[in-house]
Amino acid sequence: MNALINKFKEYGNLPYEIEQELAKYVKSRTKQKGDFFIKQGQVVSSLFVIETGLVRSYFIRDNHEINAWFGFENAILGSAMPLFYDQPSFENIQFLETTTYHYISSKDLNELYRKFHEMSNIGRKIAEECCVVVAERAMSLQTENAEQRYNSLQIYQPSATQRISLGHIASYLGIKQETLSRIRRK
Amino acid sequence: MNALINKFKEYGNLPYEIEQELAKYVKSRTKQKGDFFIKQGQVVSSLFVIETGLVRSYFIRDNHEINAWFGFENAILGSAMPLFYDQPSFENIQFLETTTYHYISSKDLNELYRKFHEMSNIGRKIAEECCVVVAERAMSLQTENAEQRYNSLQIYQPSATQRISLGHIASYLGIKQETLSRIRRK
DNA sequence: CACTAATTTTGACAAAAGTCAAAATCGTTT
DNA sequence: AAACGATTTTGACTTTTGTCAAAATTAGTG
Repeated sequence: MNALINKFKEYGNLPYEIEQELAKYVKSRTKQKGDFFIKQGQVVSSLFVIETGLVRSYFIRDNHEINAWFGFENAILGSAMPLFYDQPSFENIQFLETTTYHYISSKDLNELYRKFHEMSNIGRKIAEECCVVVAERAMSLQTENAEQRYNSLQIYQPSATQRISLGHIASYLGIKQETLSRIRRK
Repeated sequence: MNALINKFKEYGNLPYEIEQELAKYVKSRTKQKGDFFIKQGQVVSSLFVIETGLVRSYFIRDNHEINAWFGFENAILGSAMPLFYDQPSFENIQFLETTTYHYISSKDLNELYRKFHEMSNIGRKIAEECCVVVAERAMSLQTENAEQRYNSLQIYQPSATQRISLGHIASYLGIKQETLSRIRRK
């Protein structure tokens, strides 16, 4: 079964009829390391689920790339939330490994939200969960020092430190790569 | 009209019949400075809108109070998101000024989400907007230094620096109050 | 295997933010 | 106006993190 549809089912009841309807709009792709899911300035937003692979979201600030989040297998991820804004994306989403994923455009998704009450409920729960995840990240950045944030990352996303380069992780933690290198040395 | 219902209407179409139904569950209160909307450990979550007044959300870490956010007039605010979790709150929500607000319990709200497709859509949009707001806060904490964060606060919540004590603002910015005092001196 | 490019580490130093204690200021209440 | 408590500011010093340049390591490619 499709990983995106499975993911949706985790959030609420999805009658077979609606699942079939959803399936019509879900597309799948495999992309190579370095390819982009979305580039800054584009006006396509989507929800996607990774089957295998790894992705990062980053934005540019003062001519530097800043990593906003990493996406692993089975995570439900979005570009340019809230999906209905339809404004040019300020973020870039790039694959760090060869990645197979399933996605649905926000246009189609909003259509399904409009048509099916169950879909709207699922969309709400996904967004509510997103709030919690992002709020925890903000809390970590607000209250923890560099070393504590790195330790938290190792606990909550242990594969991150294996699969992602030191520079990318440092950027995500809001520190310089030299600092992260020194934290690791300990 | 009720500030909470008005707020809901900003997010989507709300037929009169459903508005009437919603109105049955919305309660209003006025509380004094220092009172609590919710205390850590309680299992009541709600959505609320402030008519007049000011509120802060904080949690405890290493025996210190850490401010997570401030709520001003007309903002839509939630305790213990996602509302349906029904787990004990880890946050405290306390009024910093005499505050009049309107609220609905997550129990009642979820009932309305279940009953009315329009309500579910509005709830989803509220949660999606929440994601964006929290993500911007995380970005600020990740990329800006103390002085830049303080300047951002002055731009996006100008009344905060007027109405909230230095110690509370420092905690929200993730710095010590001595540091904020020195930033202000400049 | 050798060469190149990218990534990581190291060192010396600078800047930012924290710590602790004390003094100054502000707001309220008598 | 005096006195009290809470809040804010200041000073001296420490710790954390950043900066810059160079060296070391690793990964990929012919």
